[in-house]
Amino acid sequence: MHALMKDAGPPLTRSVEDYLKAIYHLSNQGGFAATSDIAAMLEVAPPSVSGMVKRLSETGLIEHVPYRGVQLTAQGRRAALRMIRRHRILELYLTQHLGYDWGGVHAEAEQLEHAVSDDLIERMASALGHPQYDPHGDPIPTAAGEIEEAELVSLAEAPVGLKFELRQVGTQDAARLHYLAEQGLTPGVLLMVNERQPFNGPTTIALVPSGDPRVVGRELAQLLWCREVPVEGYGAAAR
Amino acid sequence: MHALMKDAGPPLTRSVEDYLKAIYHLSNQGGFAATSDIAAMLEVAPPSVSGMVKRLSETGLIEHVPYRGVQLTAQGRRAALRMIRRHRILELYLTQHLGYDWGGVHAEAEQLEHAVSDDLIERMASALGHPQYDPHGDPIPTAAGEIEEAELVSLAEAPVGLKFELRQVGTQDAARLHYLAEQGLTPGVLLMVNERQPFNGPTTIALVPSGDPRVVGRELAQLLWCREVPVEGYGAAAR
DNA sequence: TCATCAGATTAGTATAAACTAAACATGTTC
DNA sequence: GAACATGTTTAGTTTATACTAATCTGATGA
Repeated sequence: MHALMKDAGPPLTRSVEDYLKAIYHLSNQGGFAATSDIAAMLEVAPPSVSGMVKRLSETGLIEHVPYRGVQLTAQGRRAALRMIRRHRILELYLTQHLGYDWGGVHAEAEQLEHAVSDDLIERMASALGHPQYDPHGDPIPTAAGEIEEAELVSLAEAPVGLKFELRQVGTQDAARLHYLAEQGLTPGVLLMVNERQPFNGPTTIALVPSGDPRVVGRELAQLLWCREVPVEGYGAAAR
Repeated sequence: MHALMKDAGPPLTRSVEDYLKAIYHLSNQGGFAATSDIAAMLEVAPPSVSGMVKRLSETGLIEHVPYRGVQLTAQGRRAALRMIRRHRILELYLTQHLGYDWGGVHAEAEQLEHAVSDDLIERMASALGHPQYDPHGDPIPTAAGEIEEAELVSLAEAPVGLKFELRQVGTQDAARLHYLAEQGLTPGVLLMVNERQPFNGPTTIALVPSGDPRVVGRELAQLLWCREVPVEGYGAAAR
């Protein structure tokens, strides 16, 4: 419950932590994260990113190929996963113990993730029963820095006739999150894919077990990442 | 249940919040806070304080009399009390809901007080049943910025048999201050009043938790301003 | 092949906050 | 009342992080 993550060097600043997290998210499938994408995600100007990238690669947290992009080193990835663990545990704790709703947690966790101690995070994890998934269904990295990489299909491509569990929602946009929550489309929900109209048309699904139908347009369907579950199998919504 | 505290202007930085809190504590009895005391409390060099003082008085948060010290304006006091409310609610929440002990809470709250939203603080206050006192027995300011001013009693009048925290020493005289420090009678210390001899005689006390006895003559006892604390209380932690 | 353009980088500036070294006030001591 | 000690302020520098404006690169299309 402690000391599993070894760091040398000075503690990272708030900005550095944000950059590493952004780079992690942007280079998720092993590729490079582009300067302009980092700038957009952090809402700063591209030259600010160039400057930070220079310092981070001097520190050994990222590798930079000029005009190509950046990648995390092992050390940078470790630091990024630590922040993601903090963020997700905070979101879960605020949701479960302090009555936050789905839309509001993100901003609060975004601030707190830089301020809480490792000790506090582990206390929260304990109070939550050492959870594996956050309220959005995203996996929580372990204190040792491991994360479950799930293979997920977006609802826009999920084959008709199969049963899925909704695992992740690929946006932080409050309006979309609220709408999806209203529709009952929150992580953990089970659904059958009943029909998909051609030419990028909407997907028609039925919630399980209620059978309530929903029609989801392509834009939203692409945000809903699902995992197939065996049809007779009982839906294991670990939470 | 919110929006009771109206602010204009840009949000305060972390440092500014720390300075205001320090000035509040140092000028508690309505006087001035000295540059060097602020520097000592925040562990920065005196010139850093001079620089910050200049900016804060330009912003209207404090008033500065050169070579004398600073005082909070109404606006500065409001901001300081907001931080103190946050700090004390956090300490109480961490203690009651996450198993923190006395030693650990302060540092954690010191970080978090700058990062939590007003919303989160009010949720914690709610979860705690809108408490009036923090784990040290200090009063928690209301969201509207009111605080119960603990009335201090001089040790010369403190009732025998009760427990007190030494809060202020009412002299600048170096010889007296030095003697008191030698005796371990510095602000923050806890003590039991054991006996008082008649005809303006000395007061006999015991330091808590060591139990070391001290006999304090009337002249000095009149300089030692104390606040009563509940007897079952925990150990001492100065703030 | 080369002109063009989007995106990336460099150059130079600003702000918050700290520091050290040096100059300046105030109050105490002889 | 002059000299000194103590504490305060000014001056000048540093670091982190952002910005705008200007320049450079690499890929694309005529």
